[in-house]
Amino acid sequence: MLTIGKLAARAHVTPDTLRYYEREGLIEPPEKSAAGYRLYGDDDVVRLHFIRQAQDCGFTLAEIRTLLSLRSREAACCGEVRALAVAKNRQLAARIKAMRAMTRTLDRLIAACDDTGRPIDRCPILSAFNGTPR
Amino acid sequence: MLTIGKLAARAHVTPDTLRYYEREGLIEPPEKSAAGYRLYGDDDVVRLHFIRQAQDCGFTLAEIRTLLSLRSREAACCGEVRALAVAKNRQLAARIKAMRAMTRTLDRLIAACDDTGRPIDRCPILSAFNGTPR
DNA sequence: GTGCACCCTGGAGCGGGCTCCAGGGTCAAG
DNA sequence: CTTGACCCTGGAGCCCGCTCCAGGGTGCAC
Repeated sequence: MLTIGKLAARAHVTPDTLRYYEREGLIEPPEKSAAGYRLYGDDDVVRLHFIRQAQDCGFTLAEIRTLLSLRSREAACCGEVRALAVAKNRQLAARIKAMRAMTRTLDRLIAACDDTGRPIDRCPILSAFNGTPR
Repeated sequence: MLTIGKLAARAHVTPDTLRYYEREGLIEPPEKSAAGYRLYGDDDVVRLHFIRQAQDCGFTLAEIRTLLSLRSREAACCGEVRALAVAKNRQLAARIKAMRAMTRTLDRLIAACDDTGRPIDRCPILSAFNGTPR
């Protein structure tokens, strides 16, 4: 049996985060001691690890809640999980694409602005930002 | 002279956004009519275009405020702007790298989970999320 | 028996970029 | 002269994932 601080240390999060996850329905309210202390078991360590891994794949806490509910629903099938993963991957791809467009623009501007001593009113970067509205 | 609604339409934003920008110091409080209506000039259209372009390069409004202040400071030199662009580019690169790691992981999991009819307790994706804590 | 680290609850705050609301005033067309 | 579209201010709310706080109780070592 782990108190919240011990579990938090094991999961590399803070007790505040665990109480937050509980409020958000990501972890079950655990058994409590006579004094009202939360007492966790080893399966909670696993569950927190699951949450972390899913976060590392870009899932939001709301999405992770869905994944967790699928996991504990007998009738669920693997395809539902897969579909969520595919959707997330598409979302990530779109965001990466947008960010790559930004870096390409910046690369171009930085290259144009090689002479660092130029006065500000002739800075190619600032002129580009002012440039003609589409 | 443009009222806030006209300027907003021209800049493809809402009046609320313009008032927000004013509060945040991104645009100057404009001249006001007798009735207290904001009256903008053409330079405000340019300034808003600048803000939009900078946003499209990934700069936050706070950073854009800095860019704008550099732009209107005589003593500023082009190198300061360039440094901000380089820093932003590095930040973007780091974020892209993190997101690419996510998509690679998801690609792997999705590939492992080809049989969509599998019962949930043998889903390779969920097992991976449960998998051994590092 | 006292000090200190831990635990509890409830609620607020943050960053970022808006968005929306109430409760008013103003302007122009018909 | 009325209607409807616009404008004003101030402040609250939203999403997301925490983080921190006040004001209390508990557990254990010295």
